Amino acid sequence: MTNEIRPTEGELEILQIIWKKGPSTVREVNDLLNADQEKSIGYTTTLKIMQIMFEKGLLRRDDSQRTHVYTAEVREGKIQSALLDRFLNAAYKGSASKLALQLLGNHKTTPDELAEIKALIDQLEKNKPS
Amino acid sequence: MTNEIRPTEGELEILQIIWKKGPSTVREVNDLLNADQEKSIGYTTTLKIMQIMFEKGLLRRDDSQRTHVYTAEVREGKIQSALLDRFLNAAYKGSASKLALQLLGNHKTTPDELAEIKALIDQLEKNKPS
DNA sequence: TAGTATATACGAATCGTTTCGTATACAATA
DNA sequence: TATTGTATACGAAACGATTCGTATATACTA
Repeated sequence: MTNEIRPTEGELEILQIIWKKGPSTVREVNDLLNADQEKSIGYTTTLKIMQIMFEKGLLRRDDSQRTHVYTAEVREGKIQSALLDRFLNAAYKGSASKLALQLLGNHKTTPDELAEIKALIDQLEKNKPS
Repeated sequence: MTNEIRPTEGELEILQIIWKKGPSTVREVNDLLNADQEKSIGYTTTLKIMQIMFEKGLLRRDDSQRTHVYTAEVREGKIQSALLDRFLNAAYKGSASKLALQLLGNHKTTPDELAEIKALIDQLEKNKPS
């Protein structure tokens, strides 16, 4: 039925760019990939991966012009949710609280973020009284 | 210097078993892998992976007996922390709070767990006043 | 002791991802 | 028009993870 959505790390980097930037050409994506850090990825490499992503249904493609334009076919939240699920099971055997504790403990979180999370917890507690 | 610790999903499954069970033989690990779910993994497959994990330094091996006994060479929390870091960057571009919100929102968390997390947040807020 | 069961070692096939070289098409321009 | 630059398409190499067949060593047992 519904196939597993499982972007690789490389695909995810590309998705991040397109999610943020909107419809993009291969050149734009490739430039951003290379601008980002010190690493260098060839143009045809990016092209190939994006073509594969298109075949997998991760990207939509407008090829009416010579320069194709790619759009994300999957929603960011949906992918994140699926990946989080996998990760939670693989690394924490499904214990969300263990993950949360480690997350908040090890990483710098701003006071605002902490407050936001606490608000969510309060709300969750309200919705599940007694 | 210190190499990246990067167990694959298959390796992680094996680590989970050894972390929980303590020192184990290939047969024990393989039985648990197969008992767990409906999937079936050949004995030599598990053996091979554990040998590779040994070479990578993920497992220690006592081969003084005919049946070798493997122990985890890496701590669970340390691996989880490293994986979490990667995952956070790959899927959430480093926004811990976004991850936390999705985690608490999408997954069933018991009241006890919520309380535990809230306590941690309170403590974090105390330690970082104004 | 002969035969069977079970262990590790080794090597190779398979599969997916990443990488890129090269071919080809097309557009712009000198 | 010839040259140059920039697209996409195609195919294959390289790499790592996974899988397992087979060889060999060792223990057990009838």
